[in-house]
Amino acid sequence: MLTIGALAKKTGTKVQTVRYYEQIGLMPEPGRTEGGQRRYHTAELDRLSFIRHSRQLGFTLDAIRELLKLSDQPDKSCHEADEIAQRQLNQVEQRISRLEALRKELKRMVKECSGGHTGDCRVLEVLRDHSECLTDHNEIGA
Amino acid sequence: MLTIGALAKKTGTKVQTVRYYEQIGLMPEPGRTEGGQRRYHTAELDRLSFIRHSRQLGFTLDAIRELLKLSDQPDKSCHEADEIAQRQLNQVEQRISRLEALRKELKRMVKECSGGHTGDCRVLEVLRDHSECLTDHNEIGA
DNA sequence: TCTTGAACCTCTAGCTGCTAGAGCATGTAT
DNA sequence: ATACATGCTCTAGCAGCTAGAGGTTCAAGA
Repeated sequence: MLTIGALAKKTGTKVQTVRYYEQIGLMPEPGRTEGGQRRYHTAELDRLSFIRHSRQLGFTLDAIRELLKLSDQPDKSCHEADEIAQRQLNQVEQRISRLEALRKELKRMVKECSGGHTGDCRVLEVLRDHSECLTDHNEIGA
Repeated sequence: MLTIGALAKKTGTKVQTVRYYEQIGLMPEPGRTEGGQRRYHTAELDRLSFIRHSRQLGFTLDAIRELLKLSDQPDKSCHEADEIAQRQLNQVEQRISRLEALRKELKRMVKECSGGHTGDCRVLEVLRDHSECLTDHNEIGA
């Protein structure tokens, strides 16, 4: 029987976050003591570990909800889980290439800066005029 | 004299976003018609372009605030602007390496999945047990 | 058994950076 | 004069938490 604090600690989660997961239905409502405090079993620890690990891998809470559901039906085809992971992989790859374009642009900006006055700072100049950019970077909406 | 709609269009911004920037003090309060509609000059167009371009490069609104301030003082040393850009570059690089660790892990997960039932799906298995991971990925807080 | 104090409880509000919608006013073209 | 696209303000919502106020419970030590 774990308190919420112990559960949080074991999974590297904040106590508030655990309650938040319960609130949005990602974690089940646990049993309570007579005084009204939450007490957790190992099953809930496993579930939270799953959630946290999935978050670390960048899955959204909605995706995690799906994955948890699938995980509870061991006889179902693995196809859906696979697809969710594949989708996540694609997104990660997209974000990487966007960030790489950014990196390139930022590197160039910083490198070209002469270290003089802001009046002729390359950094500010580039920001002022997109046409000076080489790549089609776009982090907004990434 | 541009309407807010024209300004938004020219900079690839949504009208609401322009008003939002004004609200948080990133854009100045523009002149108004007798009826109370905003009208913009070229200076404001330039400023919004600067903001948008900086956003595309991933700068936070706070960083942009700084950059704009510096940009208004052409005699000041370029050092600070440089530093902000360098910081942004570092962040981008950190994010890239985190995402690359993720990609690796996700790729492995997807590849190892046999396509059978969820009961022995590698994807779900890996999510259940972090110790199966090779890398120290962590997207949370990235 | 009593007392302390850390950990728990609920509830509300805030973070970033927008975005959407309701309900109404303005501006411009015909 | 009229239509209607665009403008206005205000409020609320998105993800995924996080922090704080103000109060209660639990477990360990005296």
